[in-house]
Amino acid sequence: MTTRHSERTSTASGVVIDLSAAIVTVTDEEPKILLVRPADMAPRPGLPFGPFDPTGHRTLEEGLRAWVEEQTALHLGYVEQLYTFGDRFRDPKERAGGPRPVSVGYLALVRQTALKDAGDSIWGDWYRYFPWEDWRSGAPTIIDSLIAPALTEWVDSATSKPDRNRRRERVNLAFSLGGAAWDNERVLDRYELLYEVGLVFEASFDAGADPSDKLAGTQTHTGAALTKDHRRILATAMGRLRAKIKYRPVIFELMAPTFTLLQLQRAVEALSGGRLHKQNFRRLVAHEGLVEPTGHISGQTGGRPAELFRFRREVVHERPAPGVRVAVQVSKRAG
Amino acid sequence: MTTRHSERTSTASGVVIDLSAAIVTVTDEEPKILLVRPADMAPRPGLPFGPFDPTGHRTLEEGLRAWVEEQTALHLGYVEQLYTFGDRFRDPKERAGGPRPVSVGYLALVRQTALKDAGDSIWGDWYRYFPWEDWRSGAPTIIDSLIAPALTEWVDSATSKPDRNRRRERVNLAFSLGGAAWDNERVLDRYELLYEVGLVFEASFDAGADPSDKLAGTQTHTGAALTKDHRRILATAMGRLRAKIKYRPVIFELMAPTFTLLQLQRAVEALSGGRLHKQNFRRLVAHEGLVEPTGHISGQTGGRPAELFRFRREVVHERPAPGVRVAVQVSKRAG
DNA sequence: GTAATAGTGTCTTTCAGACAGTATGAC
DNA sequence: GTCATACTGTCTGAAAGACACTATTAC
Repeated sequence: MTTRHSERTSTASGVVIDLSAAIVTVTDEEPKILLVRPADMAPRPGLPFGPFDPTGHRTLEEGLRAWVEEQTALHLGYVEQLYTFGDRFRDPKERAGGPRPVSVGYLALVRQTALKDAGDSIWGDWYRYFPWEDWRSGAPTIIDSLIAPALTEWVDSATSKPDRNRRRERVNLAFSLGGAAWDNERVLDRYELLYEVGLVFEASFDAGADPSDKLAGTQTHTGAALTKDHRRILATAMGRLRAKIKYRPVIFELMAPTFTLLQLQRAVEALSGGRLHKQNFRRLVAHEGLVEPTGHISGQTGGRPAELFRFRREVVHERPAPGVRVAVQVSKRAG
Repeated sequence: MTTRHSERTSTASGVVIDLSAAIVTVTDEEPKILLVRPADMAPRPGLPFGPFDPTGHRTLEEGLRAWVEEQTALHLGYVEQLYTFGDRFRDPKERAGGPRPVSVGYLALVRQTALKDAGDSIWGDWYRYFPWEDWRSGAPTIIDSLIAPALTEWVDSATSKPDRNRRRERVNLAFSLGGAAWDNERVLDRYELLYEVGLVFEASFDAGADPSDKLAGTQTHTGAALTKDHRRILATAMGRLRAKIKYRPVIFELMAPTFTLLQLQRAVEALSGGRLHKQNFRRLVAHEGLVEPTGHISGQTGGRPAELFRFRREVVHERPAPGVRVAVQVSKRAG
C-alpha cells in the first residue's frame, strides 16, 4: 500500500454518488415512509433516490430537494443529512461489475399530504419493516416468539467463550434481553444484529442464497424487506428521528398548524414507538414553552372538546435544547 | 429537468470521493487536532485526508482506518462518521476545471501518543482555529473586541426589517448575544455565521478576494485558517464531540487506562470549552458508575495525592445514555 | 505555618414520574 | 345516567447546583 493523495483521481473512477431520502410523515397516528417501486421492476420497494449531479447541484442537499420535488411533487420542509452508505455490494448490481454505489442518506419530514399519484410512490407504514420497534401496545409478540429465541441460540452457538460473551453483550445492549431498559434509539443496532444473525431477508439475499425472493415473509424472517440496503438507511433515519425529537422541536414539522395536545402526543408516540404519560406530557410541553393555546376549540374528539394549540417558535431562544423529553413507556399501557 | 435514476452513471462522471479525518486527542489539558501540510505545498495546513478506493476498501470506515494508519502510524480507536461535504467549490481546484470533490468526514479519537515524525503531521491546538470557543478562562476577549461588534453591524446593515430580524435571531442563537445561555455545541452554527459575515479568512479566499493569502491573521479575521473547507469539517467534529461526551463515555477513549478524577475533569473541560463544578463532577462520575477506584495512588499532583480510577465498562449496560452530563460553566471560573 | 489539590457531607431547587380528582362533551 | 376525553392539583423521589468543611501532600 503506497497510495498517496496525488493518486486519488485514478482510484475514484469506479464510484457513483446518489442521494437517498427517508421521507417521513405521520397520518392517523401512524408513522409513514415514502416508498417507490424502482424503475427496473425490482421485486421489493425502496426509498426514493436520485443521482447527485455535480454540474447542476450546488450542494448535496439542494440536489436532494430538487429531484424529490420533481419526482414526487412534495415540498420538503425539514431536511437533515443522515449518513453516507458505501459498503461493498450494498447494491447487488455491483457484483455484476457495476460501479461502487455510494449513497448520501437524508432524513426529511413532511406534513400529512395527499401524495400525487403520478409516480409510483406510496406511503408505507414504517413498522411494517420494523415490527419489533412498535411497543405502543406492549412488547411486540415477534420478539418473544421469534427474535429472542433466535438471538439466544446465536449467542449459545458461539465457539469460544469470549466470543459468546461478546455476542451476549451485543444482544443485551440492542434488545435489552438482560433486563436493561429498552432504548428506542438503537434502531440501527437492532437491525444490524438481526441482519448478522440472518433474521432479516436482506441478509440471505445479499449472501446470494435466494435471489428469487421466495423466502421473503416466511417465519424465518422478521419484517418486510426493502430493496438493496434501504432498510438499513430507514433504520438510521428512525433512530436519528427518535433521538432528535427529544431535544429539538422537529415534531412540529409533522403537525398541522394547530393541533390538540392529544394529537401531538399521539404523533410523538407513533415515532417513539411507546406510550407517554398523558398528564406529564401536557405539563412538559406547557412548561417547556413548546406550545401556546390558540383560544380555539377542536371539533369532534370522542369526549370533551380540546383546546387547539400551536408551536411557539420563540422557544428555541429560551431553552438550549427544546424537545419532547418525556420518558417513553415501553412495557405497560399508559392512559 | 427530466433526470431519472437510469441516467445517473452519466451525471456522476465528474465526482471524486475522499475520506477526511478529524483526529482528536487531549494532551496537557489541551485538545489537539492532527494536521498535515498538504503535498502540493498549500500555504495552510489541513486535516489528513485520502482517497476512497472502491476496489480495495470494503467499507468507507475501513478505507479511512487503512490510510490513516499507513500515513500516520496511528492506530485509531474510536471512529465515527460525521458528515459528507459536497458544496460546490469546496476545493478551489474545482474552479480550474477539476472534478467535484466530495469528502466523507470522520471523527476519530486517539490517546495521547508520541506522533511519528515521519510524515508532516503535527498536533495543533484546536482553539487556535476557534478562539471564540474556549471559555475556560472566562468569555473569550475576541468576542467582545471583534466578533460582537461585527455581528451587530451585520445585523444593522440588513436592508429590510424582516431580513434584519432573521439576522438578529441567527446571531442570538449562535453567539447568545441576546442574553441566552452559551450553547457549547453550536460550533458549526457559529463558524458558518462568521464565514457568512466575512470574519474568517476562508470566506474572502473562497470568494477569490485574496488568493495570495496575505490577509490571514490580520485583525479582520478570527482564528487561524485551514486549507479548503477543513475548518468547517473541524467545526462539525467539535460540535459532535461536545454533544457526544454528554451521553456516551467517549471521553475514556482519550484517557490513559488509569487517571485521577481531576485529570478526567480537565479533559472534559478541554473539549467542552468551559469549567465544571469540581464536587459535582466527582459525584456525577461516581454516581453514574462511569469510573471505579483502582486502589492505587497517583504520583505528583501539586497537593494531596489522588486516587487513580479506571473506566467501568459495565456502565453501558446499566444506563441508557452514560456520559458526563455535568453543566458546563462558561461565565465565571469554577474551582 | 501556607499553598495546592483531594475528598466528604449537606442544603436547596428543580423536575420527572405517578396518582387523584374534576370538567365537558356524545350518547 | 355511562363513557370518553380534557384538564388541574399535588405528592414523592432523583438529581443537579452550590456551599462548607476536612485531609494530605510539598514547600
